[in-house]
Order: sequence, then structure tokens, then C-alpha cells
Amino acid sequence: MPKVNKPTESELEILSILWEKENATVKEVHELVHKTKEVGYTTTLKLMQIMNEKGLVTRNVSAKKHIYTAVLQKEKAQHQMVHKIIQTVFGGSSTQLILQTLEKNTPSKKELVAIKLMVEKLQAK
Amino acid sequence: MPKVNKPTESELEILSILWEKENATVKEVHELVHKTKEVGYTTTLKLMQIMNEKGLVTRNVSAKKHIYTAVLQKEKAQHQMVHKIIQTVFGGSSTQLILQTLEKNTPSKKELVAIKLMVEKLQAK
DNA sequence: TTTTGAATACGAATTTAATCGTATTGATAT
DNA sequence: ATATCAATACGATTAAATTCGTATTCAAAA
Repeated sequence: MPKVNKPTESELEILSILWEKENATVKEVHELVHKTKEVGYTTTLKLMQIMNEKGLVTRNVSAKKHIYTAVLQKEKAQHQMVHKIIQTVFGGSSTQLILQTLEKNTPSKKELVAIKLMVEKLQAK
Repeated sequence: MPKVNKPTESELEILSILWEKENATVKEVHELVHKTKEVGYTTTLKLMQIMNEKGLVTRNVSAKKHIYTAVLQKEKAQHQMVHKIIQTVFGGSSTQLILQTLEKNTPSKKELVAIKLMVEKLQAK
């Protein structure tokens, strides 16, 4: 088993930032994290170092300011999380998740069209 | 704020069982939990007692074997979790979640029809 | 009644995650 | 070269979740 590096809550927050910015220094990440949470700089630093050890991110150390990049890709994390949620609270049915999400968050006209197109594309196969 | 009792990982596992069985004793819950995880009886017991303190479950104590029932309802938990995931890894777009889930877990013909019907129902409004 | 065993209660240890203070490093401006 | 200061390294503490051992309780069988 290739080991599923499930990021923790805080790690996910940092990953989101890295996905957004492609890559970033600790300072840049911290500035964004700090907007949301009251937390010290070295806390963010430490978390990113741990994430590096875990292999969730890599970093370029050639300069003094290390440049971090996400290793765990967004799509992978999305899939992991969706899969988990389907198994734990939707009895393994992705359709249940979809139906309920449609009901609770009625998408815009445009989005509904996009979803319908996707369904039809899958039906065509 | 009415306080969002976010269940932990282990608590969720127990809740799933209670949702399934409507209500259950510690022994019944533990037997199922134990199939998946190597964990002692008193661990499950303690968790359920803590969940009771938190208000995630209630219990009927009139007999020696306490009967536990979920307070946090399945739909509520589903919604909480879906909402969270949409915010953290799908940039707030429920449609992104839906499209990706469709792609990754191609539902059956029948399910595709159900989803399409739901979309059309929403479009009609 | 007394014994027995299943069940709960509860304290405490362990593990994992998050936080932070202080030490050290290294580039750059003087 | 040296002082400065931004940046990283790292140990240690705190907090939260999980685990479990032992004590206690209680109903039913003997």
C-alpha cells in the first residue's frame, strides 16, 4: 500500500494556499493563514517542516527563503476526501451524495446545464 | 451560536452504526466497531459515554444495559461534512464537487437517470 | 441471601496534533 | 570583516483524541 498521507486540518489549510499560489515561502503562507487564525509564525513554519517530512510538500532550499510546493495534488486530496465522506455518511453511494448536494445547494441555471451535460456525456458511453 | 458538535473520526464511526440500527447497546456497537478496528470494549464504552456528555447521543439508562441513540442526525452530519469539503477543497463550488464526483465514480444507468431528473426538477423552478 | 459475571464508571496513560519560545544560521548593508 | 535581522531549526509544552486497566454496580442464578 503506497500510504495515504491524509493531511490534518491545519495541513489542509496550508495545502490550499500552496495549490492556489503554485508555490510559496513560509512567510507568504503564514500571512494568509494569519488572516484567518491567530497563530504565531513559527507554528506555521513548524507545520510546513513537518509536512515536508511527511512528504506532503517539497521545498527548494537553495536560497535562504525556502520555497515550498505541494506534493499531494489537489485532485488527489479532493478525491480522497470525497471518497471518505461517501463511505462514512452516504453508505457508499456517490449518487446519494450528488442528489443531496444538488438539493441543499441549488446551483445556478448555468451550473445545472453543465451538470446535465456531464450526465448525458456519461449516459452516452 | 448553537454550537456545531463536529464528531471526531471515531465518533463518526459509532454514529454510523447508530444511524443504521436506530439504537443500540454498547455491546452491539462494539461488536461492529471491532470488526474493523482492533480496539478494546472499554474504549468503545468510554467513547460513547463522552459522546453522551457532548450531546451527540442520548441513552436510556432505565435498564442495566444502556440503550444509545444518535442525537446528531445523519442528514445534519452529511450536510456539515459536505459543506466543509466544498469550502476547503472545492473553492466553495458545490458544482465542482458534483462534476468531479460524477467523473470519478460513474454511477449506474439508473442512477444517472435519477440525477438527471433531479437536475430537471431544479431547472423547472 | 450469596455468588457470579456482565455491564458501567472513571482515572490515567498514550498518542497525535498544534503551538510557541529560544537558538542558530546566513545574506547583506555598513 | 562585522553587525544586523530575517529566516530556519528544534526542543518542549499544551491540547485533543484515543485507549485501556481496574473498580464498582447490579441483576439473575444458585
